[in-house]
Amino acid sequence: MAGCPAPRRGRPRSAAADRAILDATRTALVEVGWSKLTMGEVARRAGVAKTTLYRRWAAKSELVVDAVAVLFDELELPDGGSLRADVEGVVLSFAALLRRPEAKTALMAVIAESTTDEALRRRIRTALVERQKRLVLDGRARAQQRGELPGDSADPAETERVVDLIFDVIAGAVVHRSLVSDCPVDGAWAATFTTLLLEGLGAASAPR
Amino acid sequence: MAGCPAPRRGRPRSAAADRAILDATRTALVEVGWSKLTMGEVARRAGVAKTTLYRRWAAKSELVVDAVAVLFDELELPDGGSLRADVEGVVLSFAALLRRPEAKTALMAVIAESTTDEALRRRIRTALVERQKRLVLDGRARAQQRGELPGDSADPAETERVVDLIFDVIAGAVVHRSLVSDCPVDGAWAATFTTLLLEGLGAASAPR
DNA sequence: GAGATACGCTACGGGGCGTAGCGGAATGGG
DNA sequence: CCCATTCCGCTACGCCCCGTAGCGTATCTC
Repeated sequence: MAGCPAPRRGRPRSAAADRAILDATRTALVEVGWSKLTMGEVARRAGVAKTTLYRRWAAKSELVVDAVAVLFDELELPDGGSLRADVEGVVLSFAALLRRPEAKTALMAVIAESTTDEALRRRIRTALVERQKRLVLDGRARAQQRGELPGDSADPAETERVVDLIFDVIAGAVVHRSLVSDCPVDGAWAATFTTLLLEGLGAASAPR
Repeated sequence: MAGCPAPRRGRPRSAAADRAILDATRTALVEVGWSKLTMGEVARRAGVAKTTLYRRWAAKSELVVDAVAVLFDELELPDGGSLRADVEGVVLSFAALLRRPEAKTALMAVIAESTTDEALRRRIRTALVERQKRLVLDGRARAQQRGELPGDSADPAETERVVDLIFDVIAGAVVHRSLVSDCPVDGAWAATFTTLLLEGLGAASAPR
């Protein structure tokens, strides 16, 4: 990912092979799942030699992280005009992403693998977590401009804690609902969840 | 799990072997992680034949679900005297469970596998999700008795939606914070999270 | 050109998978 | 008591995947 801009001597690596491998990884992941995904099969589908894969990625999990990171970059946060609309929007678009088989399979698999792999944990943080916090920061800044949220605290660490909390609550709830509880994230759920997030449990528990 | 109480004819299965296998699965999971966990290694550690494993579990993922389900049953919800204390309590005890290597590795791995395995998805729902909703139901009932939350809606489906939402938000946020963001769930985080859950984003964003 | 690096291909030892077949052990029914 | 039934541990097997090494070739920089 962090490409070395200094062109080393010798034949450069094929960018076409990179794309073919990552594409093949995603499609293979959909068809056979994580545990039956093999490096040899990815190479066959991509039309490259197995050794070409191992020159770039040492393990299946690292390959899969890169293959799905680009999917998460497609997430956008169009201005919905209100904090409520922005939250519902990001919930629904994140849920749509998690409906793609390659995204959900890959995300959970690499997280599982990362629990016993420190290097993979770092790779996930930089390639996925830190990159997507931009969504929270954007929505928060807009809400502050509209006067829907108080301005930044004098303590920047305090601000970061709140941003991290919001990110974990939104992403965690959507993932848990979609993949663990195995229930649909639809407009009704997004609306109730947003009420809970903005106004608290009492409001969300009210009959109407 | 759903043992057939009618004793079939012939030699019964060894309960000791069952326990030895599940214990060996957990300890092996801690040491080698999910992807390198092999049926043969589990059998060797448990002191049973590999064929004995395959008579009980057709796949590694099903074995692991049963091996960790018992860990989740240990979760308790002692009465903290207030809704806030109860929420903080369940957050911290769930986080403590997820600090156990075998619990977090197993949970994420079986969820990943379940995205391409319908039968496993059902097994997770019955063995983990539905069983642990008791914690939300208990805390909610207590809060209603104390007058901290409105009583049940006339519509039972509405009540179920709210309970499911709370469960996904709490469990999802703790899992995401612990395993994806890879940050500690300590008392301070639990307190801020609980404020967000009970009073909404405005209160949690306030400088003090 | 010369050196360096990437490529595709082939081959290999190692190891896990899941199954089959064996003799023996533990149970319940006639 | 004897027999059918089922489980057990053990061994062996074919299959597939792993990750690496070696080769000749292609493509870049100096």
